[in-house]
Amino acid sequence: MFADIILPIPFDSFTYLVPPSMEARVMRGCRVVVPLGKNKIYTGVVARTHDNAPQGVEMKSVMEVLDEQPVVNEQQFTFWQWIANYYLCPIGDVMKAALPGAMKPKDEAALKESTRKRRGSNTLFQTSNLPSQISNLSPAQQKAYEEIEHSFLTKNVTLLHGVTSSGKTELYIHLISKYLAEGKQVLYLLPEIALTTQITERLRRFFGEKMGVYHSKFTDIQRLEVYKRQASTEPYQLILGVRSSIFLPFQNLGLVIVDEEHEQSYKQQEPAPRYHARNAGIMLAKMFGAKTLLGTATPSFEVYHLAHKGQYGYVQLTQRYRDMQLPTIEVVDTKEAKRKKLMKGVFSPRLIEVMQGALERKEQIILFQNRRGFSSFIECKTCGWVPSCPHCDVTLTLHKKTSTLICHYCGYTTQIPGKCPACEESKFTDIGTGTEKIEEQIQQLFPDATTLRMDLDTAQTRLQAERIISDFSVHKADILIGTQMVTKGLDFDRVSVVGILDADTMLNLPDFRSHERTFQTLSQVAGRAGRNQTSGYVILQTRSADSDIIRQITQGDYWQMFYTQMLERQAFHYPPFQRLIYVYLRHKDDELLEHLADDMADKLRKVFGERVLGPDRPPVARIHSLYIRKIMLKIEPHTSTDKVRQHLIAIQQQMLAMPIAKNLNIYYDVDPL
DNA sequence: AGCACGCCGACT
DNA sequence: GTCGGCGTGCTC
Repeated sequence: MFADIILPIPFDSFTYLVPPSMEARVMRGCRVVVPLGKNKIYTGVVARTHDNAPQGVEMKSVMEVLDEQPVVNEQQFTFWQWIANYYLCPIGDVMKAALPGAMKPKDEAALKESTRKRRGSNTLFQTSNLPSQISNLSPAQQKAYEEIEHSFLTKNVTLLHGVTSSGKTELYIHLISKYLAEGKQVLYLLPEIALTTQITERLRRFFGEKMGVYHSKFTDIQRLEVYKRQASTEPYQLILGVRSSIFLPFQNLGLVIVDEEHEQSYKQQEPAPRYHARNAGIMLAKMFGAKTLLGTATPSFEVYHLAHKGQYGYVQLTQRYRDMQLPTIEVVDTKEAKRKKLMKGVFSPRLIEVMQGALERKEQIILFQNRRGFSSFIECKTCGWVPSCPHCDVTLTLHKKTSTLICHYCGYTTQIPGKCPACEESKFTDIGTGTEKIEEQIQQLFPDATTLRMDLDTAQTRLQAERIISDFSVHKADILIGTQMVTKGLDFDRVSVVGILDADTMLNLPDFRSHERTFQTLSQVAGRAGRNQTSGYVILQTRSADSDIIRQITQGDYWQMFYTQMLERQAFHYPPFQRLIYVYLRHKDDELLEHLADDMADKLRKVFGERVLGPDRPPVARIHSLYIRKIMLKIEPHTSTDKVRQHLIAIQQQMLAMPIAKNLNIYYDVDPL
């Protein structure tokens, strides 16, 4: 007997000989220990047993069977295969993402002794004394709830489009209760950053020990606990988890909730499988005949488009909780202010005035700067030399705290040089509107105000970030300066003013989604102002004050923004009108790579014709000493994914069969962000 | 992805 | 004269 084994390495499967003594125990879905290569040992999962000896390879034997019962069920296998096919990666990559690291036997020995430790997170929780009879929904919420139920009668997926603070979570809680009462399981997906203790505790109050939490920052052991529990006869009925929790075993899934559906972090970027947890979650639900609810205040175009076409259900929630006012957004034209030389650093006179007022009233302020404005670097004062990474085509980022320069792609770290290698002078200047600089300016403008900043230096770990958030929420500082980090579903009662320092850097990114994203981000940021009784005020600084997109943002006019952008998307054949697949080629020799990429693009054009664009050098054209080329493929949405995959794989094999392409690395990003 | 095998510099 | 750098090639 032979067994095809999936191993946690980027290949499909390997065939091993099953010793007669193990034949009864080597079952699909069980883990086995197998040798690989000269002297490596891996834990794999049995995908199939059969009696067709593969030709041309010398087989090795299964060493040990670890499970009496399968730990990967049929539904999971189907799901794994779907991910591998759709996202164009080997199934070994899927296994690596799907099974907690602790599924390896080495770690299993350590398992046993940590039984005490794990009780911290999931097993032990104080069933708090707070009331758990569910509060009533407001009339608006009740209406939306009924519409969702109604929509689920005919649609598998429904979009809940609810403005910030409209009480989506309340609604989810009611819906979850209903499914749990029917004996169904619920998967509640949240973006990494939004899965805070705030939301966990809130749900814990209602669902107590029926709920398991699955976070990527848990240890392998903790995640293994949840995994095992889900595979057991008494699984959690509700899982509150991040992206990777779609890989947990479910038995009778009835509902998948994807909160903040539009969040980019649902898409795994690196490493493979580059899956989208929202879309994969919809597929997972489909496999169970379950329903999916997508919640957001600012839908992604992909989802809104389908809802608009009627493929997804659509439910709106326009009323804010307790009739809170939406914050007023005031646009400040910095081009004008700059021309009149009225800007004090990044602050316009109007922003200063509004901040002053808030500080006098003892209210808090959030200043938002998008990520790009944050990364700072150094430059030689004399010749303009800028230190860059020796392995990647990027500028090194300055970390002042440690006086180091760090590459954000490969982690290369070096000290600030004593003298410039180009001109031997030793004076450097810091470039970039770093948060520190903003902080300095605040100290000059408002000497009595206290500040907190959230950036690469101050929030390197999750713990540090949470600390800043909690400090700010108890008013240990008047002003919080930060990136997107500060915007995610955090409720600060006393924030009355939000300052968006520069909307333009976001809008001008060379990316067809920049308007959609800016709208989403700035709406989120604006929503931080005036969460409680205080009314909110948002100052939006921009140099393009009279542009359509700025008007759409200030008026919160999602539909107009969507409509305008969709015309462009259609004209230029971008999603959601076309599906994108990026084909990446990597090689250490730039010249050879150029040649190979041209060759592959030609081969692709023979099949896909004008749908092939490139190859192009991506913005960061070298990472880890490997040069990169990107070929873009634009596919009509209704093309058979299977056909496309078969062509791509065939061409890839042709490429890799060429002797000169020995060290060529090819991989894909399907539905890239 | 790992991890061994293989051909060129600074150490006893 | 060796130990070891990481370049490249393979894994049923």
